[in-house]
Amino acid sequence: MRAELAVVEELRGQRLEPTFATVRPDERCFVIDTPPPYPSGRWHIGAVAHYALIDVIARSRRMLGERVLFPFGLDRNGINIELVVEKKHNRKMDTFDRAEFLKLCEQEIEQFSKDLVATAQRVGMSCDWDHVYKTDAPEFRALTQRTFIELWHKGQVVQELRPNNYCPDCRTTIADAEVLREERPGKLVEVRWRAGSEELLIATTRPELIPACQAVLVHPEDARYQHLHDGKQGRVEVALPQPFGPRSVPLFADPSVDQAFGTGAMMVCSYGDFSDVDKFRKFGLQPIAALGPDGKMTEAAGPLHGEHVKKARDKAIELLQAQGNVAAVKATQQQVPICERSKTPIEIISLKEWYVKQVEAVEDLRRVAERIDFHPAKHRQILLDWLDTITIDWPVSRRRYYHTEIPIWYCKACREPHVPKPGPYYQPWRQGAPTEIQQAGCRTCHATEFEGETKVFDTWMDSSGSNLWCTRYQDEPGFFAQNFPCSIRPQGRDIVRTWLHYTLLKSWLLRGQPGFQHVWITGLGMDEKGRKMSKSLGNVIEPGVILDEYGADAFRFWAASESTIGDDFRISKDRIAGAKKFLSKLHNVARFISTFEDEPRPAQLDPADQWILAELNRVVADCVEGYQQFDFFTPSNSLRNFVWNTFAPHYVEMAKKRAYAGDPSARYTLHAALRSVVLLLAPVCPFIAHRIHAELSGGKVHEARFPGQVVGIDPALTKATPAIEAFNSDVWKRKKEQGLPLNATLAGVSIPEGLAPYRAALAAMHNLT
RNA sequence: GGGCUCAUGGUCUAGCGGUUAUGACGGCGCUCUCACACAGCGCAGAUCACCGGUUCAAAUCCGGUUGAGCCCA
Repeated sequence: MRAELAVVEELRGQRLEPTFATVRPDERCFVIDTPPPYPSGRWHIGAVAHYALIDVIARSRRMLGERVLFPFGLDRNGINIELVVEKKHNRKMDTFDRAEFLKLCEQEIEQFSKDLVATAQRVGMSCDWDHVYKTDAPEFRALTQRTFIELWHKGQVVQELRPNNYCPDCRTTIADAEVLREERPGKLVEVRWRAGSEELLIATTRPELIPACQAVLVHPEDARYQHLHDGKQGRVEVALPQPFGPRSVPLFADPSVDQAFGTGAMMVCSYGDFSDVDKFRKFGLQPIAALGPDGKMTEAAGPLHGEHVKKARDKAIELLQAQGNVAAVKATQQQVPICERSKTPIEIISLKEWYVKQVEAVEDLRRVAERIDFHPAKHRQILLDWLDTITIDWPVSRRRYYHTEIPIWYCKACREPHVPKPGPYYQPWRQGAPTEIQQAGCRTCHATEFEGETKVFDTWMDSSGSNLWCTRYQDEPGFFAQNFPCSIRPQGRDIVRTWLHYTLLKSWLLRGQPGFQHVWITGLGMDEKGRKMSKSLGNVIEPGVILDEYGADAFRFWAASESTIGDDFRISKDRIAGAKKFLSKLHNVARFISTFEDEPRPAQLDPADQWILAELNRVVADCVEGYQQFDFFTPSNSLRNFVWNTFAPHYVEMAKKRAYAGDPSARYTLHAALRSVVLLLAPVCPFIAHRIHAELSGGKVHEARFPGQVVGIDPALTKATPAIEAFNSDVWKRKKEQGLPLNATLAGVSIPEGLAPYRAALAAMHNLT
């Protein structure tokens, strides 16, 4: 471990070419769109494993001869850090001065960022550490704003008053992708309404929304209500229960009603859920805003006015009960949509928000998905499934602070929005309109007074520009032209519907191209019981402890060899320890071989040497093929098998005596095999590979290429391997049974005919007489 | 309710029509053999989730069942 830390230190200053500083504008590179992690407290060990594997991509690509541009970024915008600051000061965001709040967020996230970068370096990431980008930096935010401005001019941005997922706690609209569902207890209230002269019972979990009711629905075939409608239209109106009347709403028969739910009659309010939204659209109803953005009931809610939605629910029941209009209250479990961050139940509220069009692009995006190489291919399906479910455009505006500002100024006279020229970073909430807007005046009313937008972007609007940033869309058009689509997007399976989707959407809308050539999707790092590891579940293993105890190489080897790409993996100390044992083995093999001088290849190789070189050639082929496919499971397991099960126990023993005696064939072969193994292992275990390679040949392993096959070796020689291994096991077993040490002589053993070429080596190895 | 994925010794994993079913971790036993006890050898431990089908032959292909995970409604 101490040895590894020395190598970590030694390599700390090393920068692998090219970097953002040295890359030529016209140069074709392998550009990795490294996921910019969000620094928030401790880094998830599953994520650390994931980033270690991304580094294996970078290192293996270099050794395959490519120029690799390997950036690192930090995603620092967003609600998370705002919540940290709110909690620390025990004050809500909107009680702060906006500029002061931004400063507090920046200070807070800075410390998190340092810890995160330290971990990334400790685990061996060979990124361009001199040019770490931050999504909250002016340059990056300017890029986000540029993409918005360009989408604006392409007509891909719309502002609409639409019902939306809204989190009353975060005080902002959120996207579908940010909504989770949870089972929570609730109350199902049966309320007495009047349909003409008779009573109509309606069951609801949202009695506080009765003031926003605009229709009542029943199923057209429901026997209980046949007489109330003609199959479509109601014959009567339905009167709201007191104290929410006097007001009547129309009755409709609609096949979407679940007859088994409650009494089979349902009220349609603005808005209990998205099926309400559909009904309002379908029947052309006028929404009533009974619930305000502050989470409190509006004037339209009558007697509930001013109450918080949760209290209003209880009060509504009380008021209805007082009027004798509650038939029953039943406890129930319901699926509640909640905000991913605050866990507050979301509401559906109509607000004016900015949208990036995505519904129209779905078909194109489906074709884009087909043009990209997915690794593993089966995970393309996750994206296609997501595209199937898209029904609304992407709401990109948020009512928060620590985010990229939406670059818009509104005409004070007529509210016409104006966007500035792309390029600079704009903060409209504290800057006057840029001169080009001021001078031109409002395009519709020619007024010259403007007011800045106060809303900000959804953070996915920032991170979905990472592939543009990495290919230098913002500052180097030549490089961008050479390198877009970006070579590879490595990312977790859990954010296909967000990060991958939004990036592909923006790339398509802006450039009409797929955003990537390859998309490489890993599974999730689970805890030992197979549960998802997450900050909120509290089952997080500390990466620092694992790295201190087992080292980065062992951790990386474990990550590479644990499971095939795309499958979930469980974090297990025992198996990380197992990886470490393998590296110890390799270290000892290397130590042993280094006691012999390397030799040039002799004209004639001993049969035993030819045999192991044939095995080595097979390993070389498997590993290089694996690396080409972004598959690290195959190389790591192939190397472990070769070294641990064939090379060390069988070949090294067969070659030992000759090596001691100075035989150039044995010495050449031992060195050649070790050299190849170390090179092939270098992307996975950079530190031990660097050390052994430097000791053996003085070179820098990470500037080297993968080894080729040893020429002039008959691949058919590997057919002897099972027989050799079986023979050796047999002799060892015999000695054991006879109580002999392994170096004792043994008489009367016949070597099988098939192993004739190896007779001398085997006899010497076992001291057969 | 729908979609996707998965199901192999105590745990993890390989296998992708014919194997004594791979290897790792853990367990047990033996050995400090001149690179390595962070080692080596050996042993025990799996009716390859269940039920059908295809086939001379299935862990492997097909259908269904059950269970798990993820995503969506």
